Order: sequence, then structure tokens, then C-alpha cells
Amino acid sequence: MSSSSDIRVRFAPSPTGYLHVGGARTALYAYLYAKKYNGTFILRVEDTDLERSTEESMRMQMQDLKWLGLDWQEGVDSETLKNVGEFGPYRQSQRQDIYQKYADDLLERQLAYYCFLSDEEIDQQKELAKKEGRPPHINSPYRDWPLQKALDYKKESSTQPVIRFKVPKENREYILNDLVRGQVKFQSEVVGDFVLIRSNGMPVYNFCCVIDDSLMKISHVFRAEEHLSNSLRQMMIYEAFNFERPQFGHLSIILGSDRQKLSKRHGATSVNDYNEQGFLPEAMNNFLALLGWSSPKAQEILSMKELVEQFDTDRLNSASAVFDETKLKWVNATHLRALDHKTLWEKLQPYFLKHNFDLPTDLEWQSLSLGLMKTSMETLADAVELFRPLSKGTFQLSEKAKEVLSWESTRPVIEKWVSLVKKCDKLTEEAFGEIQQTIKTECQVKGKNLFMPIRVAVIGQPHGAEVKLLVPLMEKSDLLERAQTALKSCP
RNA sequence: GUUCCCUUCGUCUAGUGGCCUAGGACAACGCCCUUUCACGGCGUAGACACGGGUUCGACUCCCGUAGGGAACGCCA
Repeated sequence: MSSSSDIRVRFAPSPTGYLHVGGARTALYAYLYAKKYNGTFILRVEDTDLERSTEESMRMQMQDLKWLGLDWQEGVDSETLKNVGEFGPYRQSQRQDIYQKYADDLLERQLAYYCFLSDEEIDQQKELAKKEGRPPHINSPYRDWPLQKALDYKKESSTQPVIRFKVPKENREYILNDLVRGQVKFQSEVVGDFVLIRSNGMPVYNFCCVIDDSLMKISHVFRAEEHLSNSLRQMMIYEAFNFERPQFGHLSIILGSDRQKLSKRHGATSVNDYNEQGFLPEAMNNFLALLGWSSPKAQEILSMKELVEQFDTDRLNSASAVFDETKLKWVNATHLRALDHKTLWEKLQPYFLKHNFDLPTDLEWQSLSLGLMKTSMETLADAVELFRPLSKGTFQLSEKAKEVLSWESTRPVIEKWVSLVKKCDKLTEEAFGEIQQTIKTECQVKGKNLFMPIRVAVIGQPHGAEVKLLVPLMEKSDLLERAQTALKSCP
């Protein structure tokens, strides 16, 4: 179904690294809002920082977005990198001529000017302003030059100028009605003449953001809180062009456990990290959604569909939130266990492959074993240690298992176990029960002394899923081999 | 320094002036289930940053203070 509303929401990352979980949450909210109101979700790439932007980052971020299932209808195509949609191009680096046109317009209308100030001069000015207790704004001598004069000077001068916006001298109040923060007031005097176009011809964030959001008919802008103070400059630009302003929603920041802005030193912060650690995209979305938003039904576990249905801006929280990996794990575990066994098995394949596990291809076996193991899994990666004992040729005795093997009563139990297993045709749950009973009476052991040796002889660990359910999942030859290995470690 | 934003259990949050003796979830702890480990069930503990107002009444509105964050870039 194509979009039939005027709701157009964009996610506009800058490709200067991986997709951060904060960015992912912004994208999620934008996506949910678009979906909820049958609007269009747009991906625009803000790559005007030539030094830091890379195509590789752009591809990575798009992949992460795809992994999360946040598909866009308009924007840069993740495969071909081509522009899709009628408002393109969607990479800001390809829109330079557009920005230049709008800058020229401002120049002609005396609302902007060429500024030839050098870095040193600017530093001096700012220092002086600071010393005199004034706001650190620049005071450009080129501000009131007629355009022609500046153009002539530009031709003969060796320094390439920037284009600055002419912030009116008289103070004015700008009001922003923010979707999450309500009414926010700004005084125009807090900003000085800011750069619109860099000396290399590339526009600056605040400028292209306004032009693009306007030209692309964006109706709602969800972005991080750190952009809130940028809004003043942007409102000035909107005004200069007489553009209609979209609705803004400034989202709170995600914090680390020390209440500082989440960054690399907190550990995993990229969506891809979580992917590799075995988190499910639906769990990631669920958890991220709850970090700054709450379900009107007080639901904690929500599918993507439910998220779309229940999402709205009125339940967005303006306070910053700490990223709690423990809760993420719980959310992930819950989604994981809800998966049907066929799907879960498929998702586990890469992990098994990576560790060269030799596991049965029988579907019933797979389902049975998953049923047994999944209650102990929080992430997909947890399956590795859980299934290791079920894979052939990977038997290992843990330190705690060796403790069990050192017990006096252990050796006879395992020897009995070996002889009984040898005699048994089919190791069903019932057969196992009988074997256990026989050992109990013949070896005169019970409780821990009976149970643990068998467990260790089967999986090499004193803890894990129920042995009577585990044994039927294993081959007799393998079982015997394991028991022999265990016996070698018995005193 | 200036401006802006934020502040409810350890964490995520509910709360839009009386429904609050402040509810839920994760984590913690305890009990039950279980011859292990998990899962599951039940339960316990745990918060309105502080100080002033406004009001019959304030977690909720206003003003301060404190703390945290952001912006003041030719980064986004």
C-alpha cells in the first residue's frame, strides 16, 4: 500500500561511522510515526562533512537500518546507492547546486554576506568578546559590504570566503512548539552571524537541513535533543525563505550507566555490535522504543506491529534515559523464546557453523533440543555453549565436573552407566529412567551421588537441562565415548 | 560564562490538582516448583532532588536552589 497521507518523516544520519543505538532509536520513532499515520519514511544522508563522511559508513548504516526492519520508501537505495523518490537527490553532497542557489538568493536579498575573516581573526574576536563579558559572537567587518564589492574582492583575494547568515541586530523572541518539550522560547541575540556555506562550497548542517526538509516536504522532524538549540538558527532560515516549518520533536539523549552520554567507552553502542552478539532486531526495537516512550497499555513486550499501533508522540518522555543492557537481555530472551523452533534454528545456524558443530539435521530433534535449551538462552550466541554438549566430538569436562569425578562413589556409577547403556537398544526417556533406577539399587547410591556422575558423564558439566531429556537426543556411541572420557579423569 | 533542556524506586517508566498509603517492568532478595541449572508461579524491599509559594488539597501549577545534560564550530 502506498502512502496516502501528507505525513513525511525522515531519518537523516551522517555517515561518519556505525549506526549508534541513539540514532537507531531516532530512526525507529520516525519510522513508527510514519507507519502509524500511513505516511512516508525517508532516508536522507547528511554527508556534507567531506573529511569524515565515507561511503562505507553509509552502507553500514543502511544495512543496520535494514536489519532492524526500518525500511524506507524514499531516499538512497541500500544496494545501488541510487536515489529513489521524487525529491532527490537524497545525499546532501549531491545537492550542492541547490544549496548554492538558495544561498545566492539570500546574498542578493542582503540577508547573508560573504565573510573573509580568517580563523585567527575569529579566535581573536571571540577571545576579546569573552574578556569583555559579551557573548562570543563574531563581528564581521564584511557584514554590510555591498554584494558586488564582496564579489570583486573574492576574485582578487586568495582566501575563499564563507557565506554567513545576517542575524538581525535587534533582539527577537522565537517560539518553537516542540512535540516532546512543549513551548520553547529562544532569544535571537544568543546567536551571532553563523556560517551557511563553508569556504569549500559545502553547506553547513543548519542550512541544508532547512532547505532539504522544506524541499522534501518533511512534515515531522524527530531528532536528538542536542539539536534543540540549533532550532533557533533553523527557524531564522525558515523565516528568511518564508518556508513553512515542520513539526519538531527533540528526543532525549541515551545515557550510559554513569549517566554520561552513551559512547564507545561504555562498550557496545552500535547496532551492529548487538546484531553480532545475538540480539534480535525485534527485541532491539522493542527495548529502544521503551527507552523514552511507554505503551499506553503498559505493555513491556511489543511486536513491531503493536509498536506501530500504539506509538504516538504524546507518550514521548523528555528526560534522558540510561541504556540498561540487563533489561535488553530480558526483552531479547522473551522475544527469543516466543520464536517458533524452525525460525529460531535458522537464526542459530551461523553460530553453529562458526563453531563447526556437528548437529543432527532431523527437524524433530532440532525442535526437541530447542525446547530444552531455549529457556536458558538470552541471546542467540548463548546457544553455542548450550549446544556444545550436544555436538559430536566436542566433549569437554569442566572444572566443576572434575570435582564430581573425584568423589569416591563416582567411578562405580559411571562404570555401571556404561555397561547399561551398552545393553540398551534405544535410549528413550523411559529407558533412561530404568537405567538410573538400576544404578541406584546396584551401586547403592542416591541423590547427588547418583545424579551428578551421570550428568557429568553425559554433558561434562554438573549443571544444565534435564538429563533424562538430554540423553534421548544423543547417540549411543557418543554417549559411551563421553563416559569413557569421564572415567579417565576418575581417580 | 551565557542560553536552552532535564530531575518519580538501582534502571526503564505510570502519573495532566483529590482515584497516590505513588502503580507496573527489569534487576535484587525470599518462598514454591525442581534429585542440578534454567523457565515458571507467588511474595518482600525500594522513589516523587531540595526550598519556597498558589490552593481546601500538590508527584502534578509557579518561582528559586542544587545536580545532570546540550548548545554557543567552516561537526552533525
